[in-house]
Amino acid sequence: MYDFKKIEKKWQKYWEDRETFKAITGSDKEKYYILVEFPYPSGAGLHVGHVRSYTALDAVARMKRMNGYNVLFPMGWDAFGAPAEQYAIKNKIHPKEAVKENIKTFKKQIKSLGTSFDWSREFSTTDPEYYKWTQWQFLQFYKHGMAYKAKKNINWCPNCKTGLSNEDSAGGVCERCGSQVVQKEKDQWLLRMSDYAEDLLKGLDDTKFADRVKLGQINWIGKSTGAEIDFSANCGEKLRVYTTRPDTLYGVTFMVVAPEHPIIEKLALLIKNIDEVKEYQEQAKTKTEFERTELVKEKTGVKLEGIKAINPLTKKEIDVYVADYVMMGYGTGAIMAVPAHDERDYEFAKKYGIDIIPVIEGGDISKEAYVGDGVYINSDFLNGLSNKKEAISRMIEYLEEMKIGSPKTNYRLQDWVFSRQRFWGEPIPLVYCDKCGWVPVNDEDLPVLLPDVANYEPTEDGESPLANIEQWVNCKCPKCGNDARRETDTMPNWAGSSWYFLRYMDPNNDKEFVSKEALKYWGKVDWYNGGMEHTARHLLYARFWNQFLYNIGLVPNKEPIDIRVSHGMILGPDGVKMSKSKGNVINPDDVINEYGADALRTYEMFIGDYEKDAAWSTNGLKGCSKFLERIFRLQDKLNDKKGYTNETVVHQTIKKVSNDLVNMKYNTAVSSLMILLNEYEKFDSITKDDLRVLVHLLNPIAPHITEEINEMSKLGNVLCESVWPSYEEAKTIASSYELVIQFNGKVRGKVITKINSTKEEMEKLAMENENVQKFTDGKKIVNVVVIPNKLVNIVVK
RNA sequence: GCGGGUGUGGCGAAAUUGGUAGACGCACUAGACUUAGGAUCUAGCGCCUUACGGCAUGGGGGUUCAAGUCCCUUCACCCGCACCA
Repeated sequence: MYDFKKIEKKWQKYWEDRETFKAITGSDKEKYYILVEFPYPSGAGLHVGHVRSYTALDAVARMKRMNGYNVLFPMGWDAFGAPAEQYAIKNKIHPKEAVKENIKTFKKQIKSLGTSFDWSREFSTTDPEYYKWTQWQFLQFYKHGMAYKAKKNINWCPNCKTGLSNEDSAGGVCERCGSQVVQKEKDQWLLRMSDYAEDLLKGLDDTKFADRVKLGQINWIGKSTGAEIDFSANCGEKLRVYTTRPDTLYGVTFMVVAPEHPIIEKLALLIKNIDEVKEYQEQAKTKTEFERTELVKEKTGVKLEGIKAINPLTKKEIDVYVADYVMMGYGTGAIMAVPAHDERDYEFAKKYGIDIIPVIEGGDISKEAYVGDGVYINSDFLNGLSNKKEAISRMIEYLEEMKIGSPKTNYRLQDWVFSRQRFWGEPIPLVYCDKCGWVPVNDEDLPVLLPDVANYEPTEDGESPLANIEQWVNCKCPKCGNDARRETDTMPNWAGSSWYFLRYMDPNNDKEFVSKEALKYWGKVDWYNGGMEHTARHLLYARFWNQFLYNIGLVPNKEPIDIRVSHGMILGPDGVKMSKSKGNVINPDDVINEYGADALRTYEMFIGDYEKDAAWSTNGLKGCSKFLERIFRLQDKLNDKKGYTNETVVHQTIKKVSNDLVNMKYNTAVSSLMILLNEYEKFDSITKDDLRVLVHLLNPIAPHITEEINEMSKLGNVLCESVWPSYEEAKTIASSYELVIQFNGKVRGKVITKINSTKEEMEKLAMENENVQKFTDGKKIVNVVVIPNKLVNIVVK
C-alpha cells in the first residue's frame, strides 16, 4: 500500500507553493472559464455530492490547462441565509462568526481533495467588500426603475412571526418550525423580472445549456398566448379577462374573479351579499398552502349578488363569482368561464348549477368538459370551422374590430420579490425620508454594513430584526440631511449568487464591481456546473441580473453562461438521499482518511452516468482504490525500452479519455484506463513511456498518485506542467479484427482476419468456415450481406 | 393534470450511422501462494440445457438480412411544476 496521506499532502503543498492553478487575467493564452456552484458553508461540512461535481470539473480544468488554456476555476462561499441566522439566534453569537468557522472547515475539506481551484480569488458573499457591490448593483436596478416597492401577499409563519420566501416555505410548511404557512400582505421590494420574460426566453438560443436545463427555464417562464377581452359590468365598469381560448367566447356562461380583485372593493355598494363575499375573501387569505392544493380539491366560491356582466358577443347577462381557483397574480385576475370546454369551469358550473353551452362538437358534456378540438357550433361566424388556430385568430380579429379585445401574451414568470424580513442578508441600501421619500444611499457610503449586535429575533409584527436596532435604523437623509430611517428588509440569499461569477474575474477590485479589462478578457462562463435544483431559480436570477447589467452597458455579454450542466445526486448506500436522520451519510473526510482523495475522486467519477443519481457503494470505492494500487505496482516492471509496447491500445485510450472528459463520460474514461492497465499487466515488462501515458491520462482524475509515480520513476516532466498526450487516428485502428459470421442474423462463427479486406475476401472467408456446411445443409442461400470490417451475414432458407 | 426522465445479469453500469448485448468494476464460485488473509495471483461467472442448441435489454406488436438502438402500443418507477384560465 502506497502512503497516500504523505503523497497527497506533498503534492497539494507543491501546487500551493508554485501557484500552479493561478489564473492570469490578460494572459496571451486562450481563456477558459470553468465554474462550479459555490457552496453554502453549512455546519454539516462537505458532502460527497460536492466531491462529485468538483472532481468532474477539476478533471476538465486540469486537462484544459495541459491543452494550453488559461483556465479560471474559482471557488467561494454563498454564506448569507437562514441556517447561519438560526444558529446565531440560538447561540447569541453573530452569524458572521458561525460562517467564519464553517468556511474554515469547508476550505480545509475541499483542499484535502486536491481540487485545482485558484484560491487567490476566493471570497464570501458575506464579505462587506463583496456585498458592497451587491448593494451597488441593487441601486443600479433602483435607479433604472427596475426596483419598486409594492404590497404583496407573502408567505407568513404565524408561529415564528416572520415572513418567509417561497423557498423557505416549500410545501406550505415553515422551514424553521414546521407550522403551516399563511398569506399576509406586506410591503415588499420587487425587481421587474417579468419585463425580461421574453428576453430570458429568447436568450436561451444563445446558450448551450443541456436540454433539460433549457426546458426547466422555459417552463418557469411559462409563456402563453391568447387575448384580453373586456366584459362590461354594472355602472359602466369594465371587467377585463385573459384567455388562451378566445375561440370559445360564445360558450362563456359566467365569470370568476380572484378574491383580491379590485372590482369587489369598487362595486362593494352594489353587492348585496357583501358580508358573505368579505368572509370568503378572509377565508381565502388565511387558507394555508396545504388546504389550497391538497385538501380542497373541490371548488369553492361566492356569487356576487347584484353584479352582472355582459357577454360581449351574445349580449346575454351572466353572473360574476369570486373564487380562489382564480389567482390575482396571473393574467388579469379575472376569467371568462367556459364550462363546456374547461375542466375547472365545468366543475364549478356543475356545483353551482350554471348553464353549460357547448361551442365545439365532441365529447359528452353531461359527463365532463370537452377539451379537445372539433367543429364549432353555437358560435355565429365561427360555426362550421374545425381549425382551432384559425378560429382563435378570426375571433381576435373580430374583437379588435369591435374594440373589445386584443391579442395578449402572458408569462408565468413574475417580478422577483426581493425583500426578506431577516437579519442575515445584504441590507437594502435605501433610506426613507419623510420629505424626499425613498433615497438611495450614496455610493461612497456603501456598503451599508450589518450591525454588530447579538439579538436577531424577529419583531412581533414580522418586521426585519434590523427594525429593532434603533441606532442602526435612524440615519440622515442622503439628499436633504434631515432625520430618516433605513430600509430594514434585507436581500434574498439569491442576490449574492446572481453575479458572483463576474466578481471572480476581478475579486479584489475596490473601485468597480469588476474592471472592464477583466470582463473583456474572461467574457462569459464557458462551462457552469450545478445542482438540478438550481436550474430554474438561480439560473434565471443570474441570467436576469446579467441581462440587466448588459442593457445598462456594464457587462459585454447578454448571456453570462455558455454551457450549463448538472450532476446527479450521490445517494446513501441504501439508495435514498443521504440524511442525518436516516443515518446513511458518508463523510468525505472519513473516506479520504481511509482510502485517500485520489481513490475517492476516481470512484466518484467511475460511479455511473454523471447526470444521474447514484448510490454510494463502499465496495465500489475499494475497487477503485485497488486500481490505483495496481498502477503504483506497475513501477516494478519497468524495462529500459522506449516507445509503446502496444501502440494501438495506447492511442485508443488517449482518444477515449480526451473525448470522454469533455463529454462528461467520466465513468468510461476511468474504465478505458482500467482496460489499459489490464493490458499492461499482461506484459512481462513495460516501458517508461507506457507508464507515463497512463499516469498522464489519469492525472486529471487522480492528480496526486500520478504525479508521485511520474516523479518516483523519473518518467518525465511534472504532469501538471506538461502537454496533454495526443493521438493519431490511424494508430487507433488495429491491423486485424474478428470477423463475425452470421446465419440469419445469428452468430455462428468468428475468424480473425486483416483489416480492410475486400467484400469478396470476407465472403470467401465466411464460406470457408467449418460451420457453413452445417448451417447451409439442405438449405438455400438467398442473400449474403457483407459489412466491411464487421461481419458477414448469410441468409438461408 | 401538464412537462421531463428512466427501465439492460445478483449489483453499479457499457454498447459510432441499426451490425458479436453485457465492455469496465463490484459481489460471488473454484484454485494457487500462505501459520493466516478482508492481501495478491489464476480461472469461471446472463438464464435454460449433459451437449447440440434455445431464450434474453419492462410487456406486446411492427419495419429490417440484422433492433437495446427505428416505428406503433402498453406497463412500472422517479423528478420538476401545479386550480396559470
